[in-house]
Amino acid sequence: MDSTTHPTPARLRVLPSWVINQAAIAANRLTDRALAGTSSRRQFAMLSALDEFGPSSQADLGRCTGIDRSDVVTGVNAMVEQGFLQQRPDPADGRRNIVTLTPAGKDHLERLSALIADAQNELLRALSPSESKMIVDLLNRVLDSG
Amino acid sequence: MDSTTHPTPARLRVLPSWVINQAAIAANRLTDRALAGTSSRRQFAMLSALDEFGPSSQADLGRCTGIDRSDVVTGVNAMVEQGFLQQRPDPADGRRNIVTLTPAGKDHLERLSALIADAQNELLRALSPSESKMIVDLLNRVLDSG
DNA sequence: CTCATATCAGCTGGACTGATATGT
DNA sequence: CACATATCAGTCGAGCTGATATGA
Repeated sequence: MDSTTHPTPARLRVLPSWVINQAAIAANRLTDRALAGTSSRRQFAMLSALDEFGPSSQADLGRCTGIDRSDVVTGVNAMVEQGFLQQRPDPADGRRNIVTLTPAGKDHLERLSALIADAQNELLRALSPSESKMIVDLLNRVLDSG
Repeated sequence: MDSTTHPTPARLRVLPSWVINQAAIAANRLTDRALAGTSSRRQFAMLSALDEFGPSSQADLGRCTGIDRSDVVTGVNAMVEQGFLQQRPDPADGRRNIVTLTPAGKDHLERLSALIADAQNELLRALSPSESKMIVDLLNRVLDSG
């Protein structure tokens, strides 16, 4: 192998799972840097879900964001402590902890969204807007089929 | 939120980094299950690279597969012990460990390729072949730009 | 001296599992 | 009884960093 260049093997370049995984590593690296010191990707996902769907049980929050039930607990607790979320038991179902987005949480979400937007532009700078959209659409179909 | 359904929030569904990350989780889960008990994704990547480019230093192996230098060591050692790889110092450059694919390693790679192929089909079953190719092409362009 | 290579030790967040308690 | 929820404890691989030794 040429020691000055280091191309990715063609076999891996055509292997969807590998390419997707490598892209995720790059994407996560960018978003983690963009969010550094403010929050985590998972907290952003939970804030987004609560903003869109309103108060929710922690189990539903986990399902719609794809975050494990166990990790939802940690994230919610952290954000409750920061004042971004409020927690109260569901009067109709005592098992459930209803989680609500506070105004401070909403503000925080807006700040995070701006930071993340920059990372997206950097990640996809080689693609046209329609190509970016196509990636997202195709991958969403993959996710829906799973 | 409806407790019987749990749709993905729209904000996340249009966020490339999130969609890519979720797809990677799904893809890795499938490939890990397909390879369970035989090998790891990273070992497959290293075998593929060696098969395609021939003997290589461990540093180059890491670069072309995107695997960290430190993790290449562990993977190579494991596969040497299994008889899939051979290690010898580069006579031209004493710093380098030239890694070579053995016949047993080549056989192993073929077995893994078959297992992985099934996982790919399952992952991409919602897409046409041309759509699958398009995802791979677009993501490769993203990776090349980074 | 510099630079690259190979190795080792260890950190860290993320995905996940199992067990438990509680409520429906 | 089963089932779902919330929580806790802990496992495990992956990505990464820093230090070290060695050779070019």
